[in-house]
Amino acid sequence: MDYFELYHPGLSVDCVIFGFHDNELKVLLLKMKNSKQWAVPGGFVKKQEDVDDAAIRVLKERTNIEDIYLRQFHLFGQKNRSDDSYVDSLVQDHVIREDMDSWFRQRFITVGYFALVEFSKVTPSPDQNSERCEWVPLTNIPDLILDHQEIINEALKALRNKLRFGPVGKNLLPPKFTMTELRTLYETILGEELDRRNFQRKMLSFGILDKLDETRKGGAHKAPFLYSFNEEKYNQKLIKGFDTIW
Amino acid sequence: MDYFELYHPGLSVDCVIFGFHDNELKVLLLKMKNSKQWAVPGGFVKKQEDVDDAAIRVLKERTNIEDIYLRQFHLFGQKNRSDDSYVDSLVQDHVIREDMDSWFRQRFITVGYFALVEFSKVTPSPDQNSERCEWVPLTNIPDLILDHQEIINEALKALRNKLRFGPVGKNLLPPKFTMTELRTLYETILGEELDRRNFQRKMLSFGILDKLDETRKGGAHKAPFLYSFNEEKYNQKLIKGFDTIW
DNA sequence: CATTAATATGTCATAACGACACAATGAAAA
DNA sequence: TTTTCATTGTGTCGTTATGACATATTAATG
Repeated sequence: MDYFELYHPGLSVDCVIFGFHDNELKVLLLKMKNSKQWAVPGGFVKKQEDVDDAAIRVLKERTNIEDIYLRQFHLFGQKNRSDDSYVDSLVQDHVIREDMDSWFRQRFITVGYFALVEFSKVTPSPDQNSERCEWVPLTNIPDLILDHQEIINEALKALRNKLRFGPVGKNLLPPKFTMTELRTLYETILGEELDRRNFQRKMLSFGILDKLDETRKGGAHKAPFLYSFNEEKYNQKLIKGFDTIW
Repeated sequence: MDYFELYHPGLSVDCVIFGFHDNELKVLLLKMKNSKQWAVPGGFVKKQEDVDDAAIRVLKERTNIEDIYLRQFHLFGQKNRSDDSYVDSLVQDHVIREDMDSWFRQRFITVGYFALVEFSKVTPSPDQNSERCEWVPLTNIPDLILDHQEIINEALKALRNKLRFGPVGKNLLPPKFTMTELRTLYETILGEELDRRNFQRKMLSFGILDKLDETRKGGAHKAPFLYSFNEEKYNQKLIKGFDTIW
């Protein structure tokens, strides 16, 4: 396999994959072979492949799911994103073959994507250069390679921005969920508490939720009603967004 | 000059430069040599240059101003953005030298930036491949090369999005301006009319304007007061943004 | 069956919003 | 000089949205 033949030079994609589980926002990370460092799932872009499609491919390979919410959020193009010492260690640790040395020593720019996935649907699988693929809580991110911490930070900013623009949740929650679960998702993404009662009033006013007749039994207390997103109205709000300031 | 030596392969930047004049939103465009088509100002990225710096450089070269508002808004990475027939015509029209043929026939991805500039400060100058550099009203965009129309469309979306997030205007208006001029700027960007009185109330409530003691005389009617942006408070709002929904 | 802890719903004072009325002003016309 | 007129400056008013908080309801527990 000749990287130079196959891939667009000096270009990669990285996918910050968000999931929501145990009331925590998590990202899918790769544990690098023979290293203590972790990485955001990424890959190269084939010469005859849309950049977006490369991101979709990476996502599919790491999670085994398709058709999920995926958006480009930033291009990371600093000249010193990588340096030779990083590639030195990759070669030393036998993470990459020596004949691929010159490919990895290129200057790379990378396109950041963030994905919102339903936690339970994901089957994590590592890639060539990693030994494990795991969900990691955002509150507990380990040491990451290169500028991957910054990539995650920017992805979170983009996600927060998306939250203020339109609805979020259909891609992160199971089909049926309680109002508390939805609110906790928002609280987790925003990093702040929201008033339970006012949240419900406002969320319902958007008209994107269907209140189901079921309740979630089995909890220790009063059984909360279940809700689901109204596909049609949810998608309308996705496009039009919430109240514009102007 | 050897492009392959100098520049990062398969990568360009394009800058959608917005200006506001005669109550119209305009973009700075280049008229291609020996062609009826126009283009958004762009350039390549030097091998040892941040992508952002390449955009700054392009901007400086076309407008002769620096330190202006410039933000990356999207990477255009479709595999068929360009095609051979386009390069054929470039060579035929002697826009590019024949020995540079192979450089231009690469697959290119391009990073879109949008800039907000004060119209009167700009001194437009064409580049190697163009014969003119002019302001063109957004309402009257001519035939553009490649996907440049889409690039402008996306830039406008990004600008509109910026408008709902925080203050806009310091970079597009002269230091002193009337409330009507500011409102017209907003109306032009949004493409809709805004109530004169409610706009003023809301804009003042942000606390980013200083009302000056001067009025703009010389108009045909009552002389309107002049305002300027309060640098400190404007910048605060730029970072924090306006009212969040949540 | 009472207790408990969480859910469901409502209230209330205040702020924000959209629509609109009317007075003030300064250049231009009479 | 006086009147006209378009535009600016400011205010009002009814409605809706918001934040803070009170109270009733309910499923599981002991």
